[in-house]
Amino acid sequence: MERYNFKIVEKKWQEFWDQNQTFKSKIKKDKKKFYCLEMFPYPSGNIHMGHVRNYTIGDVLARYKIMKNFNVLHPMGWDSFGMPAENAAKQNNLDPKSWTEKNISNMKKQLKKLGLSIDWNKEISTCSSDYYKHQQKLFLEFYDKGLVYRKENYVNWDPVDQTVLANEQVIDGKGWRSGAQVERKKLNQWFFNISKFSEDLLRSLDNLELWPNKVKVMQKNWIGKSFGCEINFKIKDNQNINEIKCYTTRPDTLYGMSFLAVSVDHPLSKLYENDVQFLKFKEECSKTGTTEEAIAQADKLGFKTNLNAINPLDETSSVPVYFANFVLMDYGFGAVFGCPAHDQRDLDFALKYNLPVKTVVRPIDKDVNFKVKNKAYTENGILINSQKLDGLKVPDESIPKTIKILEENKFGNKKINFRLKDWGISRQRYWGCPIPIAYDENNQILKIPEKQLPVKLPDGVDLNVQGNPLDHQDKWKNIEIDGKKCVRETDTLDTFVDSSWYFLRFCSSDNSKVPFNDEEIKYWMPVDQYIGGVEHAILHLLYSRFFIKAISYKNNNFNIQEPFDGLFTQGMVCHETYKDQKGNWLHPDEVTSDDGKNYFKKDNLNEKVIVGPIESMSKSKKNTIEPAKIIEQYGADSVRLFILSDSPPEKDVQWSEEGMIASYKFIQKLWVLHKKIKAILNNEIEIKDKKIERTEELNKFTNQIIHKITNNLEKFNYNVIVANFHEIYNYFSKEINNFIKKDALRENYKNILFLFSPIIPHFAQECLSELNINNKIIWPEANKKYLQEDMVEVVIQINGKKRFTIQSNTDSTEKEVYDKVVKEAYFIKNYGAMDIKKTIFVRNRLMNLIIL
RNA sequence: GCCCUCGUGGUGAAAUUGGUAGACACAAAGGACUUAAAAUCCUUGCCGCUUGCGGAGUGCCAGUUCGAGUCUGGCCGAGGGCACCA
Repeated sequence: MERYNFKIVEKKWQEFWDQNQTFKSKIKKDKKKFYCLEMFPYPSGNIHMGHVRNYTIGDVLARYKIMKNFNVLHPMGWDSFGMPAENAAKQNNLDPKSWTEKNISNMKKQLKKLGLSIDWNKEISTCSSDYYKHQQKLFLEFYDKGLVYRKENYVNWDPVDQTVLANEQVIDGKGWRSGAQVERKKLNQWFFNISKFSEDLLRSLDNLELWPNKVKVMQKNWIGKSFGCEINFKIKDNQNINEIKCYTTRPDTLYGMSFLAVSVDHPLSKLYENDVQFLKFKEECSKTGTTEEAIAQADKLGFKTNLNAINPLDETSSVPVYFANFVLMDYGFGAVFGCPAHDQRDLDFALKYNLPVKTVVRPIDKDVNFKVKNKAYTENGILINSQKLDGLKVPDESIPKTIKILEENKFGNKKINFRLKDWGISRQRYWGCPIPIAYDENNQILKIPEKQLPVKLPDGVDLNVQGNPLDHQDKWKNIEIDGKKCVRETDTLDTFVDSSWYFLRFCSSDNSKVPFNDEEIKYWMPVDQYIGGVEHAILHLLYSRFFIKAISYKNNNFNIQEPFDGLFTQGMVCHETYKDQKGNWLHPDEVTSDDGKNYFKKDNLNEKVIVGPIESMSKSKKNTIEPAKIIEQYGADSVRLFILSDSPPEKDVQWSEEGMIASYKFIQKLWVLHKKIKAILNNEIEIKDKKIERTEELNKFTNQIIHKITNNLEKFNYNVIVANFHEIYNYFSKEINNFIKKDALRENYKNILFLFSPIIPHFAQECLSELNINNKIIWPEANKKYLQEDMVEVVIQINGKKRFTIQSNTDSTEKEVYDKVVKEAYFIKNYGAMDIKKTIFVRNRLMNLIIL
């Protein structure tokens, strides 16, 4: 028998879909729409297994929805601006544009081989001026609405390369290329006013019912809404400074205050800018790192000033003022009061500098002599040692009451604070979207006028220069606006800006005049299902949400609340790691094993290979498998089947060669089965040992499996669907000789092939065409008649333990089951003489008999 | 340090959401076919005794319940997030 030749079949159907424009999308008002979107890839050169997984998951869904008669939009594009292109270009002395374009064409070819149901007419690339010209318009629109501004901000500055570094480019405080000690430097940067929408972004998370809770929690924490108050602390006897403003969520612990701490970047630091000791301290602080984790773990350091702050609730007492490394300037007011007994950081600090620890909250079950020693008490309780506040319940009574007192005495105000900071969008790099701004001779900001748009990136730029290459493009930089000499902004936009609205662009990708057309947006948006890696849980998703809010702001034509109705975050693809005896990473192709336990180097069979942990595939660990090769070897359907089979899509999956081969073999087995069914249907073979007519059972099996697979599709249980496919194979190959009525076999098998279609589309389509079933493939609906069995197995428990099962008519009553049970030989033998105290009956499921 | 998630056979995992734990596969062992191998198919799967049956059993310890992988509390372990890499 001929083997299944995936190479011919897959090519054939891919060409067929292409030529027939099978997946071309257009607005059809009479049909329900479904916008299925996977996160678009960065064109790094080749697709990797993560892409295969991501796009297979999306494709299964898109194909299913097409079969369910939805009007599906399933587009693809390229997130093609960014640092890797610039780095690759620098290293190999070529230009980012051609590097990127070459990668795109290569990856597009590879993606097409997966047989995805993508409408390639919608393809976009963010580095094309056809795309970013619209982005510049959006930027100016935001600017007009007051959502864009410029301010000074700290950056990681590499003094040797004269360039700004991303956090990941800073390794142990040094630049990744130059190795120079990185400095903190203040630079004028552009910002999107995302914090204006903090409340909105937080509140509308609650409406995103089809988002994983994990992602919503991360976003909630990121936005970080806190309820507290601002407090003005008077400074004792000082002519330079009268007061310091602090933000706190725990004003009720004021009586426990023993110091006041401010950030080294606080305006107060101006008073100490000539103090050598202070400058040394500031230098020390800059080494701590600014992440929350670093601050929480770091040693608490302080620099004592000669200032003293007065406690507003008790003006007879005052506490010393410190500069401290754990206070950040960009949160609150860059100043906090320290209450060591009830905040761990403050306690660490107080113990180090011998400051008093005054307990002001006691647990409910402890008395007023409760004292905090080495562990701060941050739970609920009762206020103590707080004069008139004593006895208040913490926090429900204590906080509002304290705020009220502070407000009445004009020492402070209730205040809601957000952790969310504005989004810095300036990047001092070449390969990004130019910011459509210029500065006149007085350094005044000018928008690039409409007729001078778009601002295109200059070609042929020398990247091997210090700092931002665009700074060196004098011809490009110096322009005239309305006859005035101006200089262009040379910063380009963060690539997160590019990906914050591409899903809108897909709706109108052929419209060169506007970024998107209201009518098309109205029809297609929001994205019904967005699929991608959980690594984008915060930034990309939050920024995209912000864009929707910002576009809607002061715009009545745009009425969308959220960009992504449903979100699915898939897990990573992992593989074992290998190292040689010297500790160098080895690629799976470089190692071999006979028993799957002991591995050796292929080029030196005497050298044992050290098998490391299973980790997500990465180039640096060399544990990658090239999808292009694997598809060439086993075919797209096999790869799609495997990548879905082993783990639920939201969890990490381990790549295994055995698993891949098993999927390949399974498709071959399905083909053998298919050939047999085809021969039966065409009367080409005579069934020898006809046994029992099983048509009703076949109908029942098919309809039940339709029901199961449909449910599993709806719930993203794609790994279970693969198991269901195996059930189908096992059932058919066992019973095939008993299906005597050919019409019924044909009808059931047709439906089975439809079920295969979203996951192994080439195979399914080939089989259908072999049976001359060329009409539209539609998702089969299970006939309810077959979903219920006539007989069910009922579990009989004695004292909660399973003892035996009985067959019973579906929906039998408790009495019917009971009567059957007491007639069972097993029951009579073992329990017949005992008293039944109680029976618990669950219809069609079990009966539990309680015997004492 | 703070927040979140997850712990089921040798392995990846199922389990109608409180009702037969281990579907479906991978690996392994034994067997069948074969001169032999490959391929294919069948059986086994933790502990006891002879088929059959019984027992333990979903990280650990308690609890709720007729009944817990599923719910509650505590502990142990693993992973992820905590500001400009996409």
